[in-house]
Amino acid sequence: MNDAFSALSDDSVRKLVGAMSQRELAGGALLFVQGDEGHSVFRLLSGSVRLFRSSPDGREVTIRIVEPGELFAEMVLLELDRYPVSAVAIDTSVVTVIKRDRVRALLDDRSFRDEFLRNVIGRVRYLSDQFYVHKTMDVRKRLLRFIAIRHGRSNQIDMDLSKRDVAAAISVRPETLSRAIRTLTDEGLLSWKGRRLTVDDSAWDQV
Amino acid sequence: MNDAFSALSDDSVRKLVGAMSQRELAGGALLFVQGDEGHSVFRLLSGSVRLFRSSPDGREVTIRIVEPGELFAEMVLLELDRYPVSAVAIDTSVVTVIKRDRVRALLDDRSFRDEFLRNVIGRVRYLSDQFYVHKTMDVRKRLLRFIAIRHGRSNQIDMDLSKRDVAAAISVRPETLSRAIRTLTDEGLLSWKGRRLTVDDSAWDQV
DNA sequence: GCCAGTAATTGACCAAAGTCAATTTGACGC
DNA sequence: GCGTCAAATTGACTTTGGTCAATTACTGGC
Repeated sequence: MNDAFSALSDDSVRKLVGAMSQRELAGGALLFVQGDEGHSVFRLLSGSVRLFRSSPDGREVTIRIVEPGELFAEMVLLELDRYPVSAVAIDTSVVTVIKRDRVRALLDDRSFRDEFLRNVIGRVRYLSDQFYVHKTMDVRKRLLRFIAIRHGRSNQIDMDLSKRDVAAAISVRPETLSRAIRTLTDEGLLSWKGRRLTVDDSAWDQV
Repeated sequence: MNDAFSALSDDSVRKLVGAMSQRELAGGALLFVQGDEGHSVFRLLSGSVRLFRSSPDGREVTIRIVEPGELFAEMVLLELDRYPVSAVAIDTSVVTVIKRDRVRALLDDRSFRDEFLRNVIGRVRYLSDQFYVHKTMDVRKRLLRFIAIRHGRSNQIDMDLSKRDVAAAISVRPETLSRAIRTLTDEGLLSWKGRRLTVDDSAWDQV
């Protein structure tokens, strides 16, 4: 989703062997929910995972879509040992489960630590960015930006997410996404048939 | 502004001696602007600093208000060496300037590193929180929440920020803040005369 | 091919906050 | 105390996206 969320190198990952286990999730399965005791950090191997927070009245705010190779739930390294978000698999997904204490220990290793820190700092950057983008760009732009970041600025894109999930990813209701797509289509910038997306080059100027 | 932004301990700070210099900023002075080459991390000693991003059309989005004791601009530890935000002193402020390389070196020290990491992870948590709050709460609630976090849930508060700055802090236009205050006043929950704020206990239930 | 159930779309309407312009208030220097 | 300039308020209006309800389109199972 973002360069800043770069995968850990194979080298770093290798160091984790022995403290890792693997888990497969069916699409729709919850990995953990907000408030659960958090003893592990995760790395997504395949599939995709959505992190979100639920409000008292049941609305969900998506914080991030995790892409393969990315780390998530690092906030669990703080002594507050509860997950502040929930994690749900969008498709069938495989995650590596890394015990919190093991990560702590590995932090002594300079290269691992640098990478880990880079990862977390990248997250700070991503979230500031997200905030800025949401205060600043309308739904059309956010949609184009999302596509650009996730799939690159190409003309033909194979979208693996449902519209429902894309809507969640850019924090709007499905109805609103529908209308945004309609507008872009009317402007000749976008066509979205099934999972096939066609984007006009000029669309990328907007974002 | 948030517990997660806890100050570095004196102990950790002491380790930095020798790589630190101090700088005083007049109210309104820019410490750095978005795009500047970033060679330092800062710690606010006194006063307050606003971090913001500017959009192409000149609007500013406040990312965070830094409180005394807090660290900021850690994103500069990434190899991308430009500040992604601008920093402006709200009042006369004093900051400690810490050379980036010095921080990198100190990361070998376990307790410093733990603290630093806790700091950065706390920032991730704060920003996710912020995002959630903005998607979820209206201006009235955000205002009350801001006051509660920054000054505690007391009845009598001495507000050191101008309304303009408070508006920026909760990401709304001054006009909108005015109206929110009006509503809360009409409901008998709040009174804001000069820098003196009086809040009714029942107001805190909302947030 | 048919049915059921979910996803997506559309329309009519609403609500929150932004915009712009006009005042009013307040603070500070002299 | 007076004048100036910035801060804050108010009003009228617009815009964006959410809400709710009604269809319509898809998909998977049989």
